[in-house]
Amino acid sequence: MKVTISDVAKMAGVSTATVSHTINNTRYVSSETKDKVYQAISELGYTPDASARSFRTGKKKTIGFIVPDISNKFFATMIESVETYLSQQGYHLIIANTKENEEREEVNIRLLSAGLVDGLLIASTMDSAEKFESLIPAGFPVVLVDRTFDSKNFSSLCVSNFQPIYRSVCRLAGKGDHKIGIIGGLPRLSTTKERISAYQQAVTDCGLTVDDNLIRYGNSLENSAADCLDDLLDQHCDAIIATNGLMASDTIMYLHKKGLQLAKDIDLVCFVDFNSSFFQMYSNQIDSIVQPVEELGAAAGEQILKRVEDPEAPIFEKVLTSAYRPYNLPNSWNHSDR
Amino acid sequence: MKVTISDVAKMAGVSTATVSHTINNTRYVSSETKDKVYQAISELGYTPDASARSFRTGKKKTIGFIVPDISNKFFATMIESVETYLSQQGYHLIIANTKENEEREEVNIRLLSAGLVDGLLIASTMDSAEKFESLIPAGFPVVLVDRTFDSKNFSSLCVSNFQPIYRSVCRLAGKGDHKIGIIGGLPRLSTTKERISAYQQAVTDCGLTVDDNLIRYGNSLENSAADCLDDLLDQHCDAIIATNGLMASDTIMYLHKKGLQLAKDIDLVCFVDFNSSFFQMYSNQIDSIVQPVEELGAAAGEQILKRVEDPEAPIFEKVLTSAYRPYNLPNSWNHSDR
DNA sequence: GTCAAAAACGTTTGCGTAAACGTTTTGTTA
DNA sequence: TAACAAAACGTTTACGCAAACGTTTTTGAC
Repeated sequence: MKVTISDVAKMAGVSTATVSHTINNTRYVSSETKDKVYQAISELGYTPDASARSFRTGKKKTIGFIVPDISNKFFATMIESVETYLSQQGYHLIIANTKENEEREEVNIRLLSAGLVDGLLIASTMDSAEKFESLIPAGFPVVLVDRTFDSKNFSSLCVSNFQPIYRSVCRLAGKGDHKIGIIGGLPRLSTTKERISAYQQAVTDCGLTVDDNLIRYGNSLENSAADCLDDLLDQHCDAIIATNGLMASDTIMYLHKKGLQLAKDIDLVCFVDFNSSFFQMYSNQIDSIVQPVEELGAAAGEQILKRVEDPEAPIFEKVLTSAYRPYNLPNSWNHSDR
Repeated sequence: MKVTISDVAKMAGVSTATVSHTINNTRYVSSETKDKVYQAISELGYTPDASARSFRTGKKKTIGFIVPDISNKFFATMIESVETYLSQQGYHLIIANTKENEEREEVNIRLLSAGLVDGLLIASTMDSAEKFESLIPAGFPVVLVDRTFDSKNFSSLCVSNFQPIYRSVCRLAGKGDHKIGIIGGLPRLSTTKERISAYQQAVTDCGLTVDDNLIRYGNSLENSAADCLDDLLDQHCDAIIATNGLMASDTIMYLHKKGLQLAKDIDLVCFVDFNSSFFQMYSNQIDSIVQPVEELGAAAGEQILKRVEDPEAPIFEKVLTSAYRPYNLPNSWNHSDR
């Protein structure tokens, strides 16, 4: 039989209220009584029932994280840092994996917001902000991470996509590259849009011409990195920018296969996975853009808990800065520059 | 205000029981009544309260997964396949990351088993089976994944560690390698023990001598792959076996840096991450061992749900087989041989 | 010794749901 | 048209806990 709070109360010779208050430190209990209660608790092996507790209080001590792709190192690392932060604060983390599928995201938002979690962290794969917003119950704590929407109706934590791309284009142009290709992610995502527009603006500003044939969108589903690269190499690119870790590693592999030497036959700029030995291996042949995933995760955890505690808190937006690490430069550049 | 089942009942002109039965298909309800109920539900925007429901039924429709390292691709992929299976069955997944820390594992087992989840999937980092067992409440559904204990008191799903290592040692010995080094993971883990003992037995069986100087244990915390490799190269190894994805990629990087050519200066056998383009790049220079992570995850999900439904079910154990892919062999080998 | 305030604890209720148990309605057969 | 089964729904309770509300006991100031 399950041990309940009243079993404990009976054994300790006190009321259930006293047991509850003892456990939760919600009102004064004399230390003798506390001792009796704890004694009874350990003797009976009592553990408060989490369901009953959250039923009563309305708090689940759980945050949901809706992620587009768990096996992507970027999100895996982020999950790790979110979980680290939340568990320190006594919260749990529920993961939902949408696989960049809008329906899956919809289903998961519905399920999780229906009393399963206190708040939701979402890296949305949705195209339409309106659709997205219609799914979120009024007043439900939500923080957008990595990806955001134009209509700023939710708190968000993102990474600056503009600056590193802009700078790398300028650097490539400065080195004499004229045909700079870029591989973006899913076109509907805010991250992709920002990256592409940074690219376009930089290309213009550097006196080159924007050529749509040099812009390709890759993803693991339909349009692989190899497909994009086939196109880009047809255009005789002298530089390529790969805007996420998956595309980047596939690009390196592909260029290897084609027998092209990095930094010699072709310049490469990569969004690089945090702490990945694969990319470390190429750090002296490619320009790396390292996103501050761990900071992002911790900040996201912090923000969602703030909103859970005060759902009426003002909308918070923060854009973290990526580290831009061109190869072949003095170390001071590589490390201090963010 | 929150919409409850009785609001729906009132609006539909039926009892709460009928609403409940309609939602849950737990007894016959005429289709006209059903229509009225669904009508009221959508009009009010009613969603059943998950806390109240799980409080009432005792079921949380949630499984916990205690993982030693989320950002390790092996576990990230496994989380993905577990989540895929569970979400198909209407279950959610809570992740706890122990970072190979026994105390963190203990805390998480306690928290999660106290009414937060219906069952627990655990890739334990614990040394002592007794300690581990003492943490699991009697009758609580648990399935061990990837790592197991000698005392077979829990269902488990593992990957055969013996066979691929044994075969690769034999292959290396057959090629004429005499000094075969191996880098294991944390010595306390069952996986490490199995891998090392497979290595030792194969070395003996192939007529070589077991030399403890050729056995090193690496991990991301204290003893890096580089440390292990420094030792092994001092011993003039002509082959190295890296027994997990992290060690393997670090090893490749390290050997590169040292200017050693794979398959020429030194033979390399790697436990390789599923679908990793990094390892694909080396598939013609290293012998690969690919663990069936996705199968493992799905099977783990299946088993834990079986136990949740019937906690008295007999203990189930399964060992999945890794794909062993020596390089330089006809394609038929590479794909069909598992 | 009186009295008020503070300290220390008890009684009771209600959260939203599922299901046990019970009732009414409908249809069918003799 | 009684008799009864089956169909279709309603009433009520209990789950375990936290907290609102209430009571008793202790303390110490006069």
